Amino acid sequence: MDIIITNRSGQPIYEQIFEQIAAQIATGKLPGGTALPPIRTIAAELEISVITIKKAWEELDRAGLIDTVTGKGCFVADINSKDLAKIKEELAKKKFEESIGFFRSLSFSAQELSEKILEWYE
Amino acid sequence: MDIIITNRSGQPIYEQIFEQIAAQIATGKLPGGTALPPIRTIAAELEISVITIKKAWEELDRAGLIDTVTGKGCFVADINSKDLAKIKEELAKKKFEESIGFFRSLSFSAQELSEKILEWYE
Amino acid sequence: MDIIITNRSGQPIYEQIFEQIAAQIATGKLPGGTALPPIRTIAAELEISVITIKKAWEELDRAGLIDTVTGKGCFVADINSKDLAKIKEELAKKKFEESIGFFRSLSFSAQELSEKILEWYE
Amino acid sequence: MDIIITNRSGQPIYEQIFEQIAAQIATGKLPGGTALPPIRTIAAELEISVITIKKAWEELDRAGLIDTVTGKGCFVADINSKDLAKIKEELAKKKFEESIGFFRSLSFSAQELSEKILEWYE
DNA sequence: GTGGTCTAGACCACC
DNA sequence: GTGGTCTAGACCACG
Repeated sequence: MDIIITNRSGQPIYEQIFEQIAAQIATGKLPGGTALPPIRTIAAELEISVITIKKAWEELDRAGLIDTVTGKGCFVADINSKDLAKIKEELAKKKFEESIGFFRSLSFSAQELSEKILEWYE
Repeated sequence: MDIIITNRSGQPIYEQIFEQIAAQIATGKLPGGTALPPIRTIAAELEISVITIKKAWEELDRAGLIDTVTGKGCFVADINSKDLAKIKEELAKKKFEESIGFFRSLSFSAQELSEKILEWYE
Repeated sequence: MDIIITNRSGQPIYEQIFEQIAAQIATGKLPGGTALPPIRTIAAELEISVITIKKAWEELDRAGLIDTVTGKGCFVADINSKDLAKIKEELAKKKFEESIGFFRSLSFSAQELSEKILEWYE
Repeated sequence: MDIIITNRSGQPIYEQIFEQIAAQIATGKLPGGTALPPIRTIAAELEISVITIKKAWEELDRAGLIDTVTGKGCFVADINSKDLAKIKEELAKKKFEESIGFFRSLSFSAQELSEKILEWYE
């Protein structure tokens, strides 16, 4: 399942899981239709509570990235590659918007910020 | 004092205050030496707890942006304009790094991300 | 058999099947006496568990819409067209009553709700 | 707080709570800015788990009906009366759409359904 | 076997 | 004091 949890970041565990699975789906690493392991299995593997996984799964479901079927399990949603690209962009945009206000109040121009990020990201 | 607090974002109030004051100092809007109003005054104006302001002030102090003089109040630190530019960049970089992991896991290239941000920021 | 199952709705599979077959009977699409295919056949076609079909069949039986003949299979009940109309109405009414409490607590008047539904349904 | 919980309906408790509070906000019974009692207090009063209330509150927050401020409490969102009417309609529409598929498969015409509902609702 | 809901109780960050 | 997160464990409905 390729999930790595860190306790240092201060970021809630369920959010870390959401982001990692969302990224794997959005980049096509987890193709549509894939059955995810039972939440209890994952919880045991990661040594965390079932509820924490569940919360992450709920967000994935709400985002339309997985389908939850009671009694059967959870499956990666079938999304065509065009929509997948859109979702990837949406996820990134949403994340970026968490910081956008601060950048604006620091009076960054779009050009300036874009260049700085090119530099920082590498 | 030009501080706007919102309850919608989920961001802690002290952090909202920190970011706004930090930005005003980093962009030169609040020049070095400026005396900040007493925390009680601000607390009353914004209708929030004194503790909250204090926490924001502590962070500003720790970041070297203000100097706290016991018994006299708090003053914007004297920083030459070159260092000010550096501080502005540091603040932005630190903020950006909160999201960097997610962008990487979404497999954005530096170029791609930079372009998208140019678009989103406008 | 004209059954379409979706994993998106969150509605139990057996309920989806019940509603679709019930509707086909109530509207006359499946006339009285029609033999329903063996549950194993349907289960295979829809790629779901036999138990699930069985549960749907039980509910149809309980609603008086089909007759189960041990060893022979299941048959659409013989209902005259007047009773059929009544059943159709009963099914709809029962479904509507699941939401009625919420509409009332939202203070909808009968007239208002009726008009809105005319609009939403189209 | 005017919340009534029933264990008969099969509807999850958190959903019952959500609908009741949402209705009170949408109809103006709980005006914007109202501070809701602490979730632990409500939980104690209703003799249910804090988490159950929390889940309801999360949905209210997501629906934009309340603002949650960590450390301060939860407040009814400030919504002008025009938007309030829109929200009321949206909530009802969403609820109605849970049944719409079944009505369609029963071949109800819009006119017919609308009339029946007028009758059933009274 | 699966997920869905609920409980009781803990610890933390924020105000 | 508030809400936010997480735990461990129970019971139920669905397949």
